[in-house]
Amino acid sequence: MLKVYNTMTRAKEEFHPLEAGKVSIYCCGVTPYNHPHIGNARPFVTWDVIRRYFAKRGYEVRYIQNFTDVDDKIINAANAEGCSWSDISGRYIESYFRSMDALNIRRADLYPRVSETMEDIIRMVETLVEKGYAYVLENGDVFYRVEKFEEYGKLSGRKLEDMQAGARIDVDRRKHHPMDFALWKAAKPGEPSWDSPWGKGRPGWHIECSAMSLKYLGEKFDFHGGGSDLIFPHHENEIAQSQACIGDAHAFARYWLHNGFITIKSEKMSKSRNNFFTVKDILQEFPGEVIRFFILQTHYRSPLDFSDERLQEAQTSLARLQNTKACLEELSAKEGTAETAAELCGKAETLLAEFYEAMEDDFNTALAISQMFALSKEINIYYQDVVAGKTEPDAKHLERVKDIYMEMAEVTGILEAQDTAKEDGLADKLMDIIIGIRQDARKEKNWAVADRIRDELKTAGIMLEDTPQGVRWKKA
RNA sequence: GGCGACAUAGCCAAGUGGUAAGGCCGAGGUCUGCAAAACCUUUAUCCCCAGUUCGAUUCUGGGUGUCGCCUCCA
Repeated sequence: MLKVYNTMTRAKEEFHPLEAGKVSIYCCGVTPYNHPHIGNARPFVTWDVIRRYFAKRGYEVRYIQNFTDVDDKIINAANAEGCSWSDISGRYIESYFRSMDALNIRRADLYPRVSETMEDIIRMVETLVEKGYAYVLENGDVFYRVEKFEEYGKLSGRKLEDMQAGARIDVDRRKHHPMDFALWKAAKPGEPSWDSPWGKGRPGWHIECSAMSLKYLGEKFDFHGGGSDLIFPHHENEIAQSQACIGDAHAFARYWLHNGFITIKSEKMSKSRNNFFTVKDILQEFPGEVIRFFILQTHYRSPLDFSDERLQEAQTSLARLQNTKACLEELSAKEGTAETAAELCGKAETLLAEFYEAMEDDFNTALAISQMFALSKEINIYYQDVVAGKTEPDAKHLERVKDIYMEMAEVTGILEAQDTAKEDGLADKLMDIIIGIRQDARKEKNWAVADRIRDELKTAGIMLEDTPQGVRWKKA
């Protein structure tokens, strides 16, 4: 029985899907105004494993993740560069996908964008105004009236009175309550805007996620997730908006899961603190798989301190699991009908059960991975015996052992990229050598050699191009 | 100020009311032409104090420390 820690109740709860055999997930995505840093990546790695777990357990998974592509920071970046907001969001959405692909994160079923959900957002704001949960100011700003929503604060566990006491001094005087928040912002000069019943403007931050999750997952769905910095105000406000709009205090997400932060020297990594490392940059030094493994070695709710040493360590650890995978592949090539691996197979079955037990305890990937190490050791021992000729191979049982090991790898997503990464890494190195030799030849105007290298690579299926930026190559 | 989380070996990190998984590093060993990998052996009384209990690292209270949210933030 799967148990998950629900931020709403502050307790581990048994998970019962809304609809048998199906699970629906909404995970807050990014605001694409910069390359994603590793802290941004944590929730996506976490949810990727969660959905892999559900898929492996036979659930039909629907996973939605948004892009907040209309936002102050994007507009500022566009103004600074003298381009349009969509140039900025387009560029960083592409960068986002490149980074996430490198981390072996499966694509969501849908990536709705604010700019493409405008009608639904406006309709939702209208409903909130009609129901008295929002008020319109003269200039066309629309605010949510937090006092009207009695349960405001139920997710983050704070009272409106406490928040009022702690509110900052420079509160917008036009608001009825300091905690009232913008649903719609009237257009300012030089900003992108959309037509609405309140004039030209754009949505506030929180309303988009309410509109998109309701549009694509319905009035009730299973999971809503994101970093724990989203609990307040973002998710609190989403609840206020959605439940008020639907008119049902039990509508919207049923389980709220929040991941801990990635820290640098124990302090939260964030763009505003300027202490972040982008996935893109880390990939220069470490394969995506190592980054992924590094993240999954710690339970998703715990803080996770980032450093080069930690990553180095993760790489060494992961190499152990990779080595076992290679051993399994070598063993697979051997034929044999002796029943020598029956015991190993039995252990593997037990470890697989324990692996899932760990996953079912609020997705304890740290513990689940330790079962992989346990299995890895058993396999290594058997492998040595076979290689040393002490044991006859046992193809039948080994097939099952390999399946079990790779099933664990599939759920955690950590050994899947190995082959291509290894090949590409080797190819990269070889190509660097070959290109280096060819460049030397070109310097000496030894065109015969240079052309021969290019032609023979072409025959081998590799296209080589000389560009002003340097030499480029790709597989044909 | 309000609310909350965490504190386990040299480092990282699971976990349980009945004396602590796993990984990295270190030491010794097996194997090996060398090296690497792998395997074996070895490394902790769980921040402090008080309480509950036959028994607490695990529960309760207090303290100390670190961090987070309350403003954009994964």
